[in-house]
Amino acid sequence: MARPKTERAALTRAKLMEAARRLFARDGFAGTGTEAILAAAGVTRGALYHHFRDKADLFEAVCREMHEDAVADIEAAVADVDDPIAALEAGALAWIDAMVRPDVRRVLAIEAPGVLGWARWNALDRQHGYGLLRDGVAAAIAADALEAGDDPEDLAVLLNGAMNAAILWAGATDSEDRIARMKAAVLSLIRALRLRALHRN
Amino acid sequence: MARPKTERAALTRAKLMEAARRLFARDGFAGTGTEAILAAAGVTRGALYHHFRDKADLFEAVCREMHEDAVADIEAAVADVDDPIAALEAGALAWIDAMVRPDVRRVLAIEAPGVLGWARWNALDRQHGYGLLRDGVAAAIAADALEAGDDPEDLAVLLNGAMNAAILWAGATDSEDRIARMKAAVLSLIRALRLRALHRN
DNA sequence: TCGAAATACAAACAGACTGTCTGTTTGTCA
DNA sequence: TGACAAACAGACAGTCTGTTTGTATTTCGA
Repeated sequence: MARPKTERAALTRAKLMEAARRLFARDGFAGTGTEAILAAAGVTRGALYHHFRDKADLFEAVCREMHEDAVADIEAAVADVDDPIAALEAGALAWIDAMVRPDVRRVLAIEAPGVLGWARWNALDRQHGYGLLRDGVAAAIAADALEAGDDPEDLAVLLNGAMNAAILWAGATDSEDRIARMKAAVLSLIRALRLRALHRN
Repeated sequence: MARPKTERAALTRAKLMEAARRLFARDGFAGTGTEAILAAAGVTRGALYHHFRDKADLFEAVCREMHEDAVADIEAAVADVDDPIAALEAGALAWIDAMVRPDVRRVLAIEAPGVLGWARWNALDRQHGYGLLRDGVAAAIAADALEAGDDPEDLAVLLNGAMNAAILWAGATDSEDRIARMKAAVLSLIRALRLRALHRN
């Protein structure tokens, strides 16, 4: 086998990630045995524990991948939007589209906090979706377009939570209508916060 | 032992619940073995599986108990408040106080969705905290004091999510200051929604 | 270029944990 | 008072995770 070692290792790792992503999304963390992942990936236990510290570490890698996918979508959506409020709205809609997908919703929104614990889950979120949201909120506040409390983080936390609930609720049924309604509600929430700032002047 | 049978059974059940509540809150669902619960409760495996279908069923019973405690606190806080907005605000603050407690936060906000699955978790929430919030929002909308979309449920979902994020964030450190700031942020969010409604007239 | 060390896996194994199953005690009620 | 059912006790089996030992391949320094 003249294949470079790193390339083969990367392939094995990718196969494990792909199988894990699919199975965790379908059966959850506790409901997915490592043997099922190994069978789906076509490797053995040795490979799994060579690339990942434990099952939770593999789960975290899947979470990170999902986060990165979502971030890419969101950044694409706000790339050429200048107005900070418009960017916030476009980003929120892109975030909802990315997170409402059944696999992402299940893994990131439902399972991840319990599996990783809040601290690890939050650290991951801050590096991805929440980080974008907080920056977007801070930019809007800096442009005097959004109501500011003592700290933009306080508002970002609330908006993040509201959107998280929105995708959980919207994704409970596969009704496109409910997704649209929750998107409208989120936009309405952002606009309410914006009007407050305008009102103050 | 001349004790009535039902009384003894209720005592056994209560001991299991108390032990489970404490251990689940400290070590999480996966981190708590049934043997640890049995040892702490001073009963054996037979008792556990007589009163509960499985470990998750015991966990759900603990969740229900915590929910009921929170509902009692919230109802006490809004009992003699007439104005719907004031009731919403008082209820929100009481909800935060009840949920930010480390054990409740860990079990209900972090672990429960993953352990019970979203459907069971949501069904439980609807019978307790979320149900109160939705009714409060509906009352405020009916009194023309709050911005209404198509359905009060849409707004209630977002507020519920925002408050959930607030207690997760506020409870991450045991800083009283951060709790106070998140309470203020939640009140500010409610007021923003109220102002929007006033503005419309 | 050759051997040694490291990488990347394979496969067996041990410990832990959950749920079941059988057996026993103890009230209850006809 | 004796049958019956509830309320447990304790052993047991199956499953699952992580470790450990072993092996092939590759890379790299001498």
